[in-house]
Amino acid sequence: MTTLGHVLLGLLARAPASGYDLAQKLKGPVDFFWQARHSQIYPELARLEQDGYVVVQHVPQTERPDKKIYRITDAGTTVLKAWVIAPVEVPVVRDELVLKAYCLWLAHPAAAIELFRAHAHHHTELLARYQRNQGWLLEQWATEGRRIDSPWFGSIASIQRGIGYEQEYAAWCRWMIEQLEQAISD
Amino acid sequence: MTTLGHVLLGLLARAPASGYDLAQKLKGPVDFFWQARHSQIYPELARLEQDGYVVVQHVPQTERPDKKIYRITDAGTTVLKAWVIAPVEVPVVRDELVLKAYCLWLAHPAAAIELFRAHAHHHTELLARYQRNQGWLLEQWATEGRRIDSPWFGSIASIQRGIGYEQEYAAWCRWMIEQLEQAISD
DNA sequence: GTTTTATATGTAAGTATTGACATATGGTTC
DNA sequence: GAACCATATGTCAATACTTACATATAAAAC
Repeated sequence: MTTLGHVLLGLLARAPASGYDLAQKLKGPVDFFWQARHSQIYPELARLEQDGYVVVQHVPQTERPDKKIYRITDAGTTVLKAWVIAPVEVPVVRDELVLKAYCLWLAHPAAAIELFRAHAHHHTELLARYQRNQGWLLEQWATEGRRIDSPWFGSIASIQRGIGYEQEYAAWCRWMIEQLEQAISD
Repeated sequence: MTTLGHVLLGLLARAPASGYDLAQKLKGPVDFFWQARHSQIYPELARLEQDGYVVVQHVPQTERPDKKIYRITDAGTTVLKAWVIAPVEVPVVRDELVLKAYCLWLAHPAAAIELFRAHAHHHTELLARYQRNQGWLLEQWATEGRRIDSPWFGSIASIQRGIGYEQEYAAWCRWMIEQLEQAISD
């Protein structure tokens, strides 16, 4: 099973959904640390169905194109539960901006600074979005007595990482800008 | 040009090196945010040579297998300098551990906690390594009067990101462990 | 003496992901 | 009336990366 397969099972374990629904959730940074396009999602769903981890229900619609609702099966839940506690490798980080920072000694500081201003802005925006999301998630979780076996806890755990990540990334960008500004003024 | 091509040019802009040397630098987390295997590096070097961005010098050796030393050309330096200040997309983060955290509501806390202890350990170790490296790099940079056009600055900038990243990741793992411990004791 | 390790360079098959192509419905905007 | 957008599902080619295969030298470990 691919990681994307587990991503899809992880989402379907919370609620049934169509391929389109899943693609919407995975298309960008919402509350979650995985991204995928529909072109990868549809074939993966077909594989999950073949393997018996999900079942599909065809839903005809009149005002919109027909859709297919996917539901996780008992077999799917079993493999998902086993996978969650299985050891996992540390992900490889490949960040082109850090690579550019590594090569920054070749550039004019004034030309390079815009690069880091743009990324500082982006990560600050995303941080604010995650923080708003976190506030709402914490409220939802509280209504369920802050149980660790609630899906809300999973969302909070991942958004917590998103907040830390964006905070740190934005701080690094600001540090880079400082260094560059100092070099420009000298 | 691929990103790996720029990685290799970025390294060769500092000093000539063989494919093996480059593979050593890129094989794991040393001072840098890019990883690649020799199986990807050798073909990429051949492409860079074809494009005229590097030249190769065959060096026969008696006590070891012969090697090929690659040097960046003026054309290579030109494209590298242009690339450094060019805008770049925000990298997509795909982290299986965060995904597991998202699905953690499906697992027994006692079974899941080992996962986060292992990763907390790993990121703490890597952080210490980066911090030792940083101390040495800062000394080297100081001897050159902390010039921003020194390669040392590039190394420091990337290690700075590595330190922030590992610090934050380790902190998140510890937060996850806390949550899980609390759930176990309840 | 045999195995292992470091040096040194490659190829080939398979997987993961992206970007483009492809089609169809119905509502909204211009 | 035409163009565009959201919904909805798919395929295909290309790229990026990993894993395994493949070979050769010489020193060091056992």
